[in-house]
Amino acid sequence: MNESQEMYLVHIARESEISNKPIPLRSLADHLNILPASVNQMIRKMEADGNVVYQPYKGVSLTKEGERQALRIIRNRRLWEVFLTDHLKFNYHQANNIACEFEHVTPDEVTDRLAAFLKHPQTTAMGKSIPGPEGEETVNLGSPLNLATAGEQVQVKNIQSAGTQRGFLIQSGIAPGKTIKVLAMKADGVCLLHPQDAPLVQLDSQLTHQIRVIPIKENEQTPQD
Amino acid sequence: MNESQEMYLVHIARESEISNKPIPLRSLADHLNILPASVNQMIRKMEADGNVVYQPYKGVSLTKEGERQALRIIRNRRLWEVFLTDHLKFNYHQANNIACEFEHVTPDEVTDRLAAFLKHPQTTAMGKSIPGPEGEETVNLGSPLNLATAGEQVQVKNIQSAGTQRGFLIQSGIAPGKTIKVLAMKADGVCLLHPQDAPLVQLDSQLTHQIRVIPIKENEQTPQD
DNA sequence: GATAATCTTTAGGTTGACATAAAGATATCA
DNA sequence: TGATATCTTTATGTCAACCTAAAGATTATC
Repeated sequence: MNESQEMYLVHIARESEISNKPIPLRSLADHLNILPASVNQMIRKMEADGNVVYQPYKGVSLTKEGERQALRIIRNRRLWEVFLTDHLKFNYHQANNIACEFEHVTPDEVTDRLAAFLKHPQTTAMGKSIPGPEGEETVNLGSPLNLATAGEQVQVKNIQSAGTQRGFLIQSGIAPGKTIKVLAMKADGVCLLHPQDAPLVQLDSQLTHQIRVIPIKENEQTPQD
Repeated sequence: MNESQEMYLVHIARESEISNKPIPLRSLADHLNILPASVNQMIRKMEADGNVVYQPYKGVSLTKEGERQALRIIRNRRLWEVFLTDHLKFNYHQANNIACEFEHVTPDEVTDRLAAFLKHPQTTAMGKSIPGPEGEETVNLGSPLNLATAGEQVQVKNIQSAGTQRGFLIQSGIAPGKTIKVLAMKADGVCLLHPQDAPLVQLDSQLTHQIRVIPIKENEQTPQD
């Protein structure tokens, strides 16, 4: 496995975190700044290696082994992000870019010791989950808010934005732990929300996608912790 | 500049630290596990880029610019070595191997912040000098013991070996700060020494090359610090 | 100072990741 | 359903770093 293929794997894994459907090659091409024709070739190789399955004209998804590999790399990337933000004082965006490079040259042994040095964090500064050494999810991050349906009540688990966006959301009563009622949800993700202790708010789909929630039952009380 | 060329530069710089003469292409080929024919090609490119000068059949040396680049990379490598040994508890040899990979993907900004995080160390665990941000030497490491002449008295500045070798030398009275009289020195580096407070000792050239010393005047007292 | 042994260079070949352009498949919409 | 727009694939080309093999220099030895 080489650096290129690792980037393909990670992108597929990250997209799969959200959509759960096969990822179209176009998505890979756009993200990696490569032409679809080149992606096609590479995907054939990766399929031959047993890391992905490809349904022509549909998209790619990870095999068990491919997912294992991807989680290993994502774990490494996110641990570096924690180091870079917490100890070297980079902002989240910079940390992410730098970690993208490191992940391809970091042996597993370094990843594990880095995890220990960082006291085994479970999420990055942006609230992204850090898988364990065997790829297991260590926290339940919930699902993107855009998948919720009108009438549903949800609890915010994570806000995967930084800076101004994050600040705005938290001021608007959309913060980790808070309960929100979904009043309306359009198919594209634009929605109308009623936060627990704050006025109604409309969100664009861009924001909606970055909020992770778990559904709660209507008659359940919000835990006071 | 890419990863390959960086490896070439670093090797030339490290060899130049010792010999000061143009480095034969064979030395690069051996060290990088590449055939001389390939090294030749690459050196032509690097010469075109202005990083080295090559005298055919003689060897390569660094230009001012090439040296600046090389020191930048070496600084980065050695800072990572410090992080890996001091914080992630790798031994020196492992740290060196890992740092070799990191050095090619670390932006200068990361290097500088890493230096700050590590409290601006001046040498690695093996006593190798860490250049400053502009490539300047921050400590006087002295010169290899094999360059000393019989009759000379020298002070040990650094021992660039690890583990058993280092332990043996220190037990034998050859430790940083100690004064040693050079009783005999063969052209190949094999020598006979009289450490300050210990019995005579013979050293093979391999060891002699890894001991860095500065000459002291006969009538000067060893400083007591 | 000639000849052998060794090192260096040149010329052409391989591989991996990408690009371009044209051919093939699918989706959209009247 | 048919025409068109869009996406996907195939075939071929480029580039960088390396290799192999053979030709060309240099150094060592007698």
